[in-house]
Amino acid sequence: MKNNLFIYNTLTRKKEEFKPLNPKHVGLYVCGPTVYGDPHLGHTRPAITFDILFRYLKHSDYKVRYVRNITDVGHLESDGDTGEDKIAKKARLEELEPMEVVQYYTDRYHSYMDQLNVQKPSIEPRASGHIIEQLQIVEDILAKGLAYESNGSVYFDVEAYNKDHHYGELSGRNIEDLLSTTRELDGQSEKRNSFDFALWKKAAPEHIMRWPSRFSEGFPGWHLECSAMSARYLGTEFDIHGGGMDLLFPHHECEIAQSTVCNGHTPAHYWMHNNMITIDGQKMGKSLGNFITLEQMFSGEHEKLEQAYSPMTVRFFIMQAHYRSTLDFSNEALQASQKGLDRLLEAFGKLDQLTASDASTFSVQELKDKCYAALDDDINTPILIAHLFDAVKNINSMLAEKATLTSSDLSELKALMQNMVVDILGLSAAESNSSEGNDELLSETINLLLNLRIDAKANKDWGTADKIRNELQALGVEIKDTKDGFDWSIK
RNA sequence: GGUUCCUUGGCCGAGCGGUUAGGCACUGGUCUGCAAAACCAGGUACGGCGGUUCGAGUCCGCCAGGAACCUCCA
Repeated sequence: MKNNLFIYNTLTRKKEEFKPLNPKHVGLYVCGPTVYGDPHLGHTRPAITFDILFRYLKHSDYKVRYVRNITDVGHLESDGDTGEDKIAKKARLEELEPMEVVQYYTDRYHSYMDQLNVQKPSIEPRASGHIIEQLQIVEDILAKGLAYESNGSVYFDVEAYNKDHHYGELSGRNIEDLLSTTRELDGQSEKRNSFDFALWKKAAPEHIMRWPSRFSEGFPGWHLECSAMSARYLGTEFDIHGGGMDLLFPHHECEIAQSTVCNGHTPAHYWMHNNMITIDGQKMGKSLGNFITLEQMFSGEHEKLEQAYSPMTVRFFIMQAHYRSTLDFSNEALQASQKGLDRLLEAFGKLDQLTASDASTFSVQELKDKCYAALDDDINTPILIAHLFDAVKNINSMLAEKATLTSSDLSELKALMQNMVVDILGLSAAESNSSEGNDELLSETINLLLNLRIDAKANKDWGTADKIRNELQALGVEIKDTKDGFDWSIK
């Protein structure tokens, strides 16, 4: 299947037609989490955004290699490059081996991603497993004269790089701005310029995570891992690089500078950045401490949460906004998403009950074209969802015998809904309503009661009929009367 | 301070110069024993002030308010 995908490229600030380097293959690299804390709502944004891209590319018959890293080394605590490694700090506090912390939070991250129905990337490399590759890049940049050694650490020489290249091309900055706006921080005496960034850092005595190198016992600079791992698994030139907008500068800018020195060109053709999730109008983030973890979202145990929200509700909530817009958290918005999702999945589940007619009263082809057009337009999931609600309306109209489809149109509709709802958006009915665990006995019991209610209704015994309905509802069984009987589900 | 971006109906959220976005909530109707669900119908929004244009949430300028990045952050 051919698509006509356009994606917004941060590099050019325009929507561009997506043309992969190799006609049938796509290389996709996305910055993954730093595993020193529990995943929160903010982490779902890139995970879900690029999950949909991944799914859509595969749906379009590309062979996709999706690489999403785990950062388990090298992130420094505040105060520029003088702080201590985040993971090492956490480890000391909890008296754990650093890798124990990494393992724990990596497992947690995976578990929550599974619940959100985020597909696993093709490769999930760890920074700590690629120290050699990172050191090779350090050597390469040093050899090309664009880095310097200082007191056992190695720094990238931004000023020298900027003579032949534009440091800031991705984030729209220039070196003069950076000079005038960078603050004076302590411990920067090792650097020639405040905007230089570390390629290798000598480890302080208390620093636990360290590796030997010819410069010092130390650890790689943060920006290096993505350059090293993307090159290793996708090549020095690949299609798409994604991540959160907050990584645009300096992280991705530095990545570009490093890779450009080593390979002579930018690593990725398309740079995609998802926007932030906000809470009370402010970015939800670790440093601000205003985040809600996924554990809290799913359990409802947080002061800002009026109730628990299922993973599918969270997923749907994320998709109802375009990935490049901020999305504000609120209970009202989540509750609206939950209801909308229920309605969508309810209709989806009823597709099998539809029967064909001689004629079609609405155009499935048109619906299909609109759905693909929405996806092709920079993965516009809110528009896609709007079209899916048109489908919901049509499905319900058919159930009410107010609309019809020919048998070929009907199978088209079923295929389309399967493709869009399940394959691409990754929504699953099983996750949404907890109808699991309603075993045979329970089902038969409820059926028995509802059949008794039918009898009561036939006898115009409204008291008994309403009692059965109300008490079942109080127990969480949702009852819908239909033309030829009843329909129920467990809430 | 520098750079970039945002401000849409009760709420959330699309929109990229000219036709109803959509969801949730609300109101009326149909259906129902009554409900629920579903269907039909309804409200006509675009921060303020100018400008460009036959025509502007949509382009330009100014003003007001808010945010992100400039330090780790998805």
